[in-house]
Amino acid sequence: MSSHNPFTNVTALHRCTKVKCGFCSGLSPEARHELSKLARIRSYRAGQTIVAQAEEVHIIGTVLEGVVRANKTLRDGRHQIVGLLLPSDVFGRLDGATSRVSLEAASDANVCSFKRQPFESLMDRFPEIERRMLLAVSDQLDAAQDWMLLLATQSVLERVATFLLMFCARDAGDRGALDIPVSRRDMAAYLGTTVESVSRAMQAMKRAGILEGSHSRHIEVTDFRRLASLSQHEPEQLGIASRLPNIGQNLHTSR
Amino acid sequence: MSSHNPFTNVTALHRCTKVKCGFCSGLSPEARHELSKLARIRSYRAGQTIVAQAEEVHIIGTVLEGVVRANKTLRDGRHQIVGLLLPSDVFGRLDGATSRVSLEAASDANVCSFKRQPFESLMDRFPEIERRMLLAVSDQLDAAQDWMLLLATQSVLERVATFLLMFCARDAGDRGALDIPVSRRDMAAYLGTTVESVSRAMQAMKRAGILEGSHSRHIEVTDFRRLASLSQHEPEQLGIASRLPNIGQNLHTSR
DNA sequence: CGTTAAGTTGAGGTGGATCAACGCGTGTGG
DNA sequence: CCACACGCGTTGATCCACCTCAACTTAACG
Repeated sequence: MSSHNPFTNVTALHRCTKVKCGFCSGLSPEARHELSKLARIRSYRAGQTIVAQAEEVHIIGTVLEGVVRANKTLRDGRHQIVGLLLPSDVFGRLDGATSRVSLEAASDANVCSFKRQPFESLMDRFPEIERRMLLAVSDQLDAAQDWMLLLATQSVLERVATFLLMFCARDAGDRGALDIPVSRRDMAAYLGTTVESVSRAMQAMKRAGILEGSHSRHIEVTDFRRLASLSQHEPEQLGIASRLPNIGQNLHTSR
Repeated sequence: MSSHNPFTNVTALHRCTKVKCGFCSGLSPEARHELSKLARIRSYRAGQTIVAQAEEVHIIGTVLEGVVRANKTLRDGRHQIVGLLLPSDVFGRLDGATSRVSLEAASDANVCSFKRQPFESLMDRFPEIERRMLLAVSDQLDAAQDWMLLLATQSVLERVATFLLMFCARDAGDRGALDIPVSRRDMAAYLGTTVESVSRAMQAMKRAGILEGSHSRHIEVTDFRRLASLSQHEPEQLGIASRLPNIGQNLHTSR
């Protein structure tokens, strides 16, 4: 969106004026003001790398628009998406260590970023900023552990259901309309499976009357209950408690 | 160890005088002194629950001796160990939220614990304590993401190799002697597989001349290189960089 | 020495990876 | 404008790593 230089990652570089971004919301005016002096908005096109694995981390940031994937790669090339960062999610390592994931734009994305060192000294001056980081990282740890459970114990069908449920709760439209913000490839990499298996799972859910939709990126959830009962996760445990109250007690299925 | 009351979790309850525990090492004398006033040592027997899943968290703590497992359970009973906490590791949630894992002693264990609220106000007074928590949680996030990669992409043989490698690096004796601190059951639950598969993998490594040892909990690693090359993980990425300095450049294998 | 839990070994079934083919939308260049 | 290539998603057929169930061995303990 808007013109950009194809030879760099960065298509725009200017002050962040957003108040609602991941860090800034809820901070004191002073802290926000100081942060805004450090903030730079950067735009990445789908596929571009924001921070490479094993590279020293020099920025801390938060996603404004789009989806950023946190990817890990094994020596032999096998890889796994260990986190999908959506708007308001934060990323970055705090000590000067090397990044243990590579951060890549899964779609065109805008991020608000801070240079690490000035950011860290700002954390020293404003403990509220450090507290926000601590809570953000704690939430990511929870999410990662939820995902470990999913990867280790659930079938592909259940994993896909859980994935859809997450996004449903986050930003499904009134009539269950849902835009899946990532490709099948990324879905598969996040769910620890293959594109073929994801495809089969989605078709199975359509046949079962849980989903509708012909376009691969856009679906409609027609039977929320059954989707939730397939997932087997406690809704609150998926960070989706905010929407659709009381879908917790509906779901009793034997394996 | 020592007498205990079978009707409570707690077999000993007294001041923590250790300076080398997870939190205390490296802190300023003032912070250490204030912390020690809050600290209580509790002893748990293997199998006892320290914090239950979905229970409100009222303690923050650090492991002094033994192994604590962080367990997650699905509605239908399937479960997964999402973290093994060894001495110096910390646990606990910072805001007053409910715990999303259950913490259980995997062996007889001693932990040093703090009540959450006084601990949090201590964090406010001593930012260095909050910084330690932030780094601790960040490290746990890294570990969880490593494990996601392992669970999603690696074979059982590779997972077992990685598991052994972690403990090798942490506390293997001179001649590769290694005491596995958890049961096969816990190993399997941590590795996202079954006891049978773990057993077969270990026997296969013995047959291949990588391991020796007749007692199930005690083995000797006779071919470190091959174990490391089986693992496929970067040694630094396993939190095992501290020990056994240069085992990094040895491992080049094709899949 | 009986009992029970932990670990190992064997035999069989299966969920999902793999390999391959095909449809579809999009971009590119002649 | 068509021809072609290319990426993406879907579908089908095959195969294998691992789960499951079951039997057996070993260790631990009263």
